[in-house]
Amino acid sequence: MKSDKKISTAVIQRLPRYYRYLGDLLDKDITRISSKELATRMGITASQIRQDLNNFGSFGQQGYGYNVALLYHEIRHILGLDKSYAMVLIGAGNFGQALVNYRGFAKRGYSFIALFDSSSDVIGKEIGGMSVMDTTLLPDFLSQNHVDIAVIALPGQAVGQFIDILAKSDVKGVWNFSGSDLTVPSNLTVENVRLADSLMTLSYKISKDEIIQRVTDA
Amino acid sequence: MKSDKKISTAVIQRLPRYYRYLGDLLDKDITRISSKELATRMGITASQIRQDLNNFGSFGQQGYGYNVALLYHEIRHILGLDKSYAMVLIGAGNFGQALVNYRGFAKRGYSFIALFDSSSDVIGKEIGGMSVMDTTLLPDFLSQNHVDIAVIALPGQAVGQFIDILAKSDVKGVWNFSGSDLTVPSNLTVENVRLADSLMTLSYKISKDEIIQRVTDA
DNA sequence: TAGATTGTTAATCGATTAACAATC
DNA sequence: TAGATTGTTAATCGATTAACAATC
Repeated sequence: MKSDKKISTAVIQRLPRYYRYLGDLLDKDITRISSKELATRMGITASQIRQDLNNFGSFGQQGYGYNVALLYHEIRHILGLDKSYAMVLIGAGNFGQALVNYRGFAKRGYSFIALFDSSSDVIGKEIGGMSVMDTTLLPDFLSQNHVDIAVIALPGQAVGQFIDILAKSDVKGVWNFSGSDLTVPSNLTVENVRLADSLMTLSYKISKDEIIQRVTDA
Repeated sequence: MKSDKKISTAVIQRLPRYYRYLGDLLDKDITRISSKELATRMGITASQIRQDLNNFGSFGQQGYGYNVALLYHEIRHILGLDKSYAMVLIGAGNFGQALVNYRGFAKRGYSFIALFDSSSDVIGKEIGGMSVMDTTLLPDFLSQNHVDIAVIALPGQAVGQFIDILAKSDVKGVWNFSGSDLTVPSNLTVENVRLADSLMTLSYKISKDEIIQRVTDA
């Protein structure tokens, strides 16, 4: 890491995309790539790529470009993907179950080690080889097991109580699927996934397009 | 709508959040709100709220502020939420099934009218009162039914073929859950949901926090 | 060496914030 | 009217793009 200067969220959010493209290049046995060529493939500017990467270090070589494997592993490291993460699921409804059953996360080092729900409908149910536990057991579980990330897949409202419990444990990250805004103490980091917002953004764009089309047609 | 000037994505992505907060205010029977008060609640600046809204019109009143119900309905309209949308699901795995079973979307006017999958494991299965159809039936279905949005919940790769089919129909929007970047013709609009990217962003922040903590501890 | 391409500084562009006249 | 708060213009800040010297 270059220095302690704050990296903007814009940059951070582009890192997974670089990582994905570099992974694809690796799969195609492409060993070197210039910022210009990568920029073309990604539909961004070469300047942006070089600026983004130089937040973290100098990974290229003048006159040559970047070594794909090297850069891939650097970004992998920057993103913290060379570690593994233990996760618990809070809210084992349809959505939570889908997350547990999705193999892609485990492949990247994220593994669910326990599932919790408050509803007797799902407590005791087997999902992904685990039995769903009562949320009343969560504090005990967290005190006896190391957990890095809590995945909250509850529909809205009653999320606050769990934040209190998590804040008292060694959980560091919360992946929040409950549409509401979570305020968390400073020892927790939240990443929000707002599916409803995303869908509304899509309908905005669709409605807008229709208007433009109408104007263009006229 | 004020004029045809391009609205930045930054603004568009804040609209659902305004909508959510205004909905909460309505539920609490709060009838008026100033940009300052709303800004405090949302943790942003009053200037930003006023600038954002003025992209679309003048909805407030000097010395008074904004009428909550009025502004709520204006944003609802801007987002296109006063219309209803017919959706089809392509990829009825765990994840797709969870989306179909989630009641929140229907509540906002988004309804699945058909489900498709290529795997004989799920074709014919009943989900949310619908029977999953073979994807080979998709072109016919689209030519005989009006569909606004296609929700793609396939794991990666084989998405391209469906884009071709959708582009030939009257589908306008694609809500894309397949981690890969979709290139679509101009008559389609894509909204990408990249869950894996979101999780990687979270682990970046967690790893970063640990480093800071270490530095602070020292 | 000559050509290519980086790392980095400088210029531009756009988005956010501040300020304030207009006005309810 | 006096106070409050908008709509909007101007100032600031930050992010993106362009340019180029350094160097492989």
